[in-house]
Amino acid sequence: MPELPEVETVARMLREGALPLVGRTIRSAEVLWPREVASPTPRTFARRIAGSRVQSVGRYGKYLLIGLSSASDGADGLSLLVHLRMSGRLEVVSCSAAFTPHARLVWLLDDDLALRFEDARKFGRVWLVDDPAEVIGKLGPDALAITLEEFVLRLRTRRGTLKPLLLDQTFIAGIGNIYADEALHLARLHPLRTADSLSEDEALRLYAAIRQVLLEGIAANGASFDWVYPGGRFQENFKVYGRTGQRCPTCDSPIRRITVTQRSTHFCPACQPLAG
DNA sequence: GGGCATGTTAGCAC
DNA sequence: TGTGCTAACATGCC
Repeated sequence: MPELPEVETVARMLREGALPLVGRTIRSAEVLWPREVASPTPRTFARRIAGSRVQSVGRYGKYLLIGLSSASDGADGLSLLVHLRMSGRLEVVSCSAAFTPHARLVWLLDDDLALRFEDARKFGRVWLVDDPAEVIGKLGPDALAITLEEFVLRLRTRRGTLKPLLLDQTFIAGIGNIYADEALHLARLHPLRTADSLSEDEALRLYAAIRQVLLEGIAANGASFDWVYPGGRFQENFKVYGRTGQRCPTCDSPIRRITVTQRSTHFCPACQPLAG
């Protein structure tokens, strides 16, 4: 579940779902598709994680952060990071649950449970590190943690086009193609506007719109609209994303689709004028 | 079969 | 340095 609200939904499931991960002991790990283990080597990955206990499940941007402690000496510090990329799924299941064709990593837990990472497109990545900063250290502030003041300050250091800027995880972490389009529509800003062209009011609108669409996404358990994910309902609230040619809910104009830095981009030409 | 897909990165040019 | 373009990664759906 690729963007911030979908990743947050996974984190909550792993913390508070029917089969919580927190508190479980990881007995062993099996790597079925080695390329998805970014570091260390798959063999070292499996050896180091065996016997550890899950202390916490968190999220930063689109990354899941799973805090571990060593079962033998109680030492904290090891972190398992997971990025779902385009099609990754992470869930705790009974060991007897049938495997899907896309299982890439399996962690055997206590009580005959297993944590499974499934990923049709094989873009997902996992890391086992002493310090999460090794992986997420270059990211910008989390899109839901950043303050208005910080957002405006960062915006003032940039000149580029809004759409790719929102997708730049080193600028702000967590926004993807869907929520970028939805936030720009809510803020009434054309995706090709540039950061240095925004008035104070427009910057404030953008900040508020980002928060609103992300929080609404989380409240709906994220979005799910192709064969990959079940569960979320936010796709029912899309105003522009994937609605090319359909009516803008605000003004009834037809939604347009353009391509911006290789990503499909949806907007309402009436609500989001480029000039004026 | 071509086009498309919720993401990221490397290499390159200006 | 910032910005942006292209290709690549791998698979599946329509």
